[in-house]
Amino acid sequence: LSLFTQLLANALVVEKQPIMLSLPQRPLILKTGVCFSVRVRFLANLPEFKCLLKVKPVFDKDVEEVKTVKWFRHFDFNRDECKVLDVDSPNGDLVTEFGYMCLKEIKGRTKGSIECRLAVTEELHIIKFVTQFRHVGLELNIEASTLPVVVISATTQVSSAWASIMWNNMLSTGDSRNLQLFVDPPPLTWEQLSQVLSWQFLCTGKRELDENQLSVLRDKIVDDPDDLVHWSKFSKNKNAWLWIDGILDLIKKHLVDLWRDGSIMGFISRERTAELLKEKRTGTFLLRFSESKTNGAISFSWVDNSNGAPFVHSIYPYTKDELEKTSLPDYINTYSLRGRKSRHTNPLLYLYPDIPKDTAFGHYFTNTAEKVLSGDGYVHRKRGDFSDNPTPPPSPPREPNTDMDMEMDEETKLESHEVIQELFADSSIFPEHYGSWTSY
Amino acid sequence: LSLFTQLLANALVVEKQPIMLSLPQRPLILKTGVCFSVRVRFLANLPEFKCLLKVKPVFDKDVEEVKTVKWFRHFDFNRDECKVLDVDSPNGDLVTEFGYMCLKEIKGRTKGSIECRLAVTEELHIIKFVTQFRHVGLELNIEASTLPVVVISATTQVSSAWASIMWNNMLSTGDSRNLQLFVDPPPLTWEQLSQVLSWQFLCTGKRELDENQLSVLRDKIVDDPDDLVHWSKFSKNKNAWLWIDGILDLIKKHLVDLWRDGSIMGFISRERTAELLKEKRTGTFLLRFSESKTNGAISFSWVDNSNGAPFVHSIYPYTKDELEKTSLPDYINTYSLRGRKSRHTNPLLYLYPDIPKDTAFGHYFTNTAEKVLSGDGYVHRKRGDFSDNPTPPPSPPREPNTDMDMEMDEETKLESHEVIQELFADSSIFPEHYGSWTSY
DNA sequence: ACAGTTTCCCGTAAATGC
DNA sequence: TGCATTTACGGGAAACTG
Repeated sequence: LSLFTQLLANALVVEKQPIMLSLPQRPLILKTGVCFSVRVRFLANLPEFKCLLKVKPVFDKDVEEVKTVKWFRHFDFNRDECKVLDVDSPNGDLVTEFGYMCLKEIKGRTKGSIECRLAVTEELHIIKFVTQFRHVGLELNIEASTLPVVVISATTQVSSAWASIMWNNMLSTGDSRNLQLFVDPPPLTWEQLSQVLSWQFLCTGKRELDENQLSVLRDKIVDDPDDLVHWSKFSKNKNAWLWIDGILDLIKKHLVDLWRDGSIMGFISRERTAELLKEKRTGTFLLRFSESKTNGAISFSWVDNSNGAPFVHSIYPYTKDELEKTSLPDYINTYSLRGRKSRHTNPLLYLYPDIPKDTAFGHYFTNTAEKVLSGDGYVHRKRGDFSDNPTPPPSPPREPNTDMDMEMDEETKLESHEVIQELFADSSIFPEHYGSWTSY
Repeated sequence: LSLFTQLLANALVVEKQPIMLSLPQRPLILKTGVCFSVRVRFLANLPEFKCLLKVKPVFDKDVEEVKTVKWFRHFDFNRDECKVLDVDSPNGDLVTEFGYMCLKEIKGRTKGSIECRLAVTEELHIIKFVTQFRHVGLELNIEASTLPVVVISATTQVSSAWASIMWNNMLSTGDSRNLQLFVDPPPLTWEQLSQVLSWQFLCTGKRELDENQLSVLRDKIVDDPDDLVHWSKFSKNKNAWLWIDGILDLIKKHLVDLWRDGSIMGFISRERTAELLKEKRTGTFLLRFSESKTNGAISFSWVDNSNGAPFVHSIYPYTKDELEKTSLPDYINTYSLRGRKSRHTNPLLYLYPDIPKDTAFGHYFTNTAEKVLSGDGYVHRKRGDFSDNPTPPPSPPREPNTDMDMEMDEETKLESHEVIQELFADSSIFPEHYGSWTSY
């Protein structure tokens, strides 16, 4: 009998499947007021109990930790109706689906002092599903529990919540579930963490992190001789994870193709960027993530040898909403430097180390083949960011053959009867000239 | 006594003041599930009744029309608590404020056939505030009513709802309130409507519509010999109001300054645009609203005489979200045509009739004075839309002095040792050439 | 005053109803 | 099926709250 009891107690299995939640790869984060759904299956094949087992969801049922740590928030379901296990056609299992589960906070938690309180994204909770099994005088309480979940109230908390989920997953061995994990969170080895980080990039961008990229991240995150990473270093504001997750989101929304292709070096310091590019010919460029913008931004850096010594420039980083309408390949394709007499030249020629731009990005360009006139008679426009030529003025004696500006100088004789206004390299530098031009 | 009753019955006055509603100029539209607030004041100065008069809000109380027209939706308040009139310090009036009123629909209306049913934004409702006045054996029911309101469930309905509010306001004379107005809506004269439309632009953009603009709108809206405008013509999908309101929203969000300055001709047909511009010198341009985009978009048109005959071009219109990050003046300032050898020229010189671009827009430009390097070492970028030169190839014998292309031809000898890639006028036209360039 | 957290609500997308 | 209307909820900002 005792064995049978044990069997049944483990027989109820919970599958979590948040249909309504738009974060399918992040199923362990629940937002108050937003629907999620849970499928519950009875593992023992007992079809004769069809519609006899009533399952009830309970939030944080019997959770010792939550009772002890008084400042944990309390939640309940908006509509908690019980459901009856029914036979699922393909396998004949007893199954039910809670399709519209929704959490609300029950206010009035005991307020702990701020120091001893965890962040809400560090609170781990569970949902249990309980049912009562009755048969020939036997009466058993059966229950199943979800994995730990983090409950948030706004989407801005998703990133922190996911950090908790990852940390918890890496530390939980077998079925030991410590909902107070973050009261005193154990550190991870860089070995463990780097694998998980790489896995995030594989899931989001279909490509793992390479040695060099991991090495850059390691330098940012590990400051411990034993190769350990501490939770506070990894998770707290302004620290590693928020920055990395911003980049993951940037990749997910705008750079999946380029990341998968391996066209994005991404994690590389400014200094190293300059070192690499200075060895290469003019027009070689690479893509790297901004380290200052914490919400995901990407920049391109290129080298220019035309003034004798190599000079490396980096474009002001592109953020998510700038990539919303124009893709990074198109920005690369149409970027230009404005020189004398409004001649525009694109300084980006070879993706590091030496891949012609068109080979690397050609089939992502959308700007090239468009017609000048759209069907409705409007002149079509292309977006092209430009900068005034940032190459510093050559103070050492110039080498005429490699100096682009010199060549241009030779043709800079303005035609006095030109009727279309020229765009000057920098109108604020030549106010008089500019003014006399427009005043006709 | 009868007179006294009458007096008291009119003594309760309702002021509507939707603090929580983000449409301060549109107070007569209520959205389900969104808070609004109402101040109720007792006009008779009877401070001795302080805290004795309990006011209760009732939705569509005693509304004969709503009872008759069975398919009107029913609503109720989410939390309808009564409030007690208290003395307001400055005037000593009896006042109360319902600060968190919120509507929800009561489902289960009688379904009318689609033909006889009004759109939800044509349903007019009222909210009444009732109180019982008791004094020396006298017992009076006093009530006050709001103006008709339209109840919507999504912000996409605001535009249509506002059309109803305007139409109703223009037709309601005195205190006759016909909640069934749109069952058979009377027409308006163009005289009436044009005043209201002009007023909308004054409220939104600080400038009324001028004669020419009104005349264009009139041609679009009035198709009746008697100068009458019919509701269906004005309000129904794809018709006048939705288009105009999209433009009002465009002005509110991005063009208040330019509209107030009178720099936007706006309402002018394509044909008339061409007529006006063809009389002017090359580089004259004007701003007009797109007639095809129904969500508010603006285009600039310019004239080019450089090929002999004047030719008028119009840029593909800019929509609200394109103006989000870059303002129209900046688009105008940096727009360019790409000619041979990647020389860019800005075809926009004079705002019609002859105002130099800088005079009209100069102090709205943000792009000009920016430094090349931003503080953090990044190269700053400017946004500049461009088009490949849309001027048609001159088939009649050219006049050399006015042909810009000819001038450029003279300098189009490519230097074989140039290291920076040229942007060609249209790479898809010269695929071979382009390819050999990039492959080095 | 302030930082962490929640609420509010627009605007879009999806679901629903007729 | 298509259209009108409502619901869902991400995202940004304001409001809340210790």
